Amino acid sequence: MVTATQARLRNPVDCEHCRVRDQALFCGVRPEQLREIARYREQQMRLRAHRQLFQEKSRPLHAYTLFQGWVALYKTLDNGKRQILKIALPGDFLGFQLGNDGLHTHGAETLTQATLCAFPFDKVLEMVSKQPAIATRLCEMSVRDISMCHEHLICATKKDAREKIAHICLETYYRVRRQSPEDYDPKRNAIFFPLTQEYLGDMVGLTNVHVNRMLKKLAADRVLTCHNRRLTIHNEERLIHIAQFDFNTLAPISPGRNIDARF
Amino acid sequence: MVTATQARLRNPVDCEHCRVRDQALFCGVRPEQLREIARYREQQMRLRAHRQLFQEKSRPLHAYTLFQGWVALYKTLDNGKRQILKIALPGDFLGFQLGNDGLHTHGAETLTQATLCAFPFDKVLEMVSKQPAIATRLCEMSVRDISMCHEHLICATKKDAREKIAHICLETYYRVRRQSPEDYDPKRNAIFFPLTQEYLGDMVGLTNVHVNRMLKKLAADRVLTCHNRRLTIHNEERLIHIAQFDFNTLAPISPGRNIDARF
DNA sequence: CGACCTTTTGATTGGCGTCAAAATCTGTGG
DNA sequence: CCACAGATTTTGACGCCAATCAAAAGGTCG
Repeated sequence: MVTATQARLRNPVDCEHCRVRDQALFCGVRPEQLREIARYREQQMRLRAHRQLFQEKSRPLHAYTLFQGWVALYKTLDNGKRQILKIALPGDFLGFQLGNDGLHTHGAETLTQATLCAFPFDKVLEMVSKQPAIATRLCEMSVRDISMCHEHLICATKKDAREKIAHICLETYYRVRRQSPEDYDPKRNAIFFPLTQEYLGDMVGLTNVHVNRMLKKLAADRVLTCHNRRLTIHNEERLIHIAQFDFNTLAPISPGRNIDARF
Repeated sequence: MVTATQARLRNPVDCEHCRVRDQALFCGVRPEQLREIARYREQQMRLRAHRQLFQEKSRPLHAYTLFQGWVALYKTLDNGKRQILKIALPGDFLGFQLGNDGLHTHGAETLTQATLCAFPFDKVLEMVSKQPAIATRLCEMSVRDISMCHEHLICATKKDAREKIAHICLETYYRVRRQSPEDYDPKRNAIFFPLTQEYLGDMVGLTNVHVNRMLKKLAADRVLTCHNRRLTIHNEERLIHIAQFDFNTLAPISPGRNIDARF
């Protein structure tokens, strides 16, 4: 179990040069403010796959901007079942959400090797209260998270197994295209996809067994295939239809840029 | 169908005298700023029960602070099914969440008579960008909403029907105690409860028929009764256990006040 | 190569949805 | 105050989707 503080330190890099800044917390912040933010930043860190970034109910030492890699946010129940709350991709801001006890409401584990920028928690609060642009941006990102969570709630309660699988595959596909271009292969309509069937099940409330059956069915129908940590979309229109996908509530969009709502 | 603009106007009241300010957007904002906020406020309005405050996919003219009454936020699917995203109670801020198309992602309808304060949407944006305290507060409220939504997601996917009903009844009970004291009867451990079994089903993904069966079972077990727009908790400890309730992710807490996490 | 994780397939079970109908509650107007 | 329509609650019978249990096959990594 490797925690944030045990992760090896790296040379800090300027946030303004971060390639994910368009979707990140500090996008839209002016250069002179960025310099000030840089002073808040403590360290850039790198974690291997399948490590804990922070534990459920642990005291929040840092909040993080994810630069590269996949991170799963999850919560475990008393009965041992686990719910994936969000798959964090490059540009996402992690660990800011606390419960009434001041501890993390959920845990975070890396699904791949990941690079993050850590901010001491109290400095994040300071940053937010002193820099309106950051508060506004964080607000925007939170509102987007709510939309995505609402969509997951609908997915979980109002759709059958096949539609659920279709939905999360398609959503993840679009999010990766926007937030992690290096994981996207435009020629094949494919993305790198490190989620096991067990994880997929924990995202939408199905057993790994039933996830497998649905993936088989979608493959048999020539809609998508999911093999070897690779998700390939064969019939996007059909998939959109099956998933009843709503493009208006997709992942965060960088403000000021007018982007096709689908990407 | 009565919309915001058709609602009859009332004499504005000062937000700083609003009795729900402890949980509301403007709590923690200093008096001189409140005066400025008051200038942004357009109107106080009152709606009867079962009216649309705003429609799904409509253009957002206002955002609202709910002063009094219950409002359901919902989203309808292509197949006609409906998901309740949140039951808004006094102090909640509504209508701020937009999709990529700039339109409301969900609809809002009153469950009871309701009193609201309407802010022109563009002025809300102005307010947020100019007043760091408000941006921070909105951020805080959004993060709380995410927590609650996460909890609903867990409830929907990882709990059986009885646990689901137990969960939403208990959560609503606590939220009403904090946000709408006049709907709370401490002597009987009871609250005013305008939700029909159909609404309960739409909140957690059950049919009204099955909701009814579970309510019957919980009543037979002497845990709670739900009759005549009144929810009574008979065995709180047992209910907490059944629902596997997590007090850390409960409704917004007013900052600066140190409150028992349970209320 | 061997241990472990992940995927795959089949048989069986059960919880919740669906359909239907009766009972009860609520509000409205005569 | 009563009559009536519509909404909501209640109960029963039946069917199906997904969970559960079990086991084999394939992949991955030390």
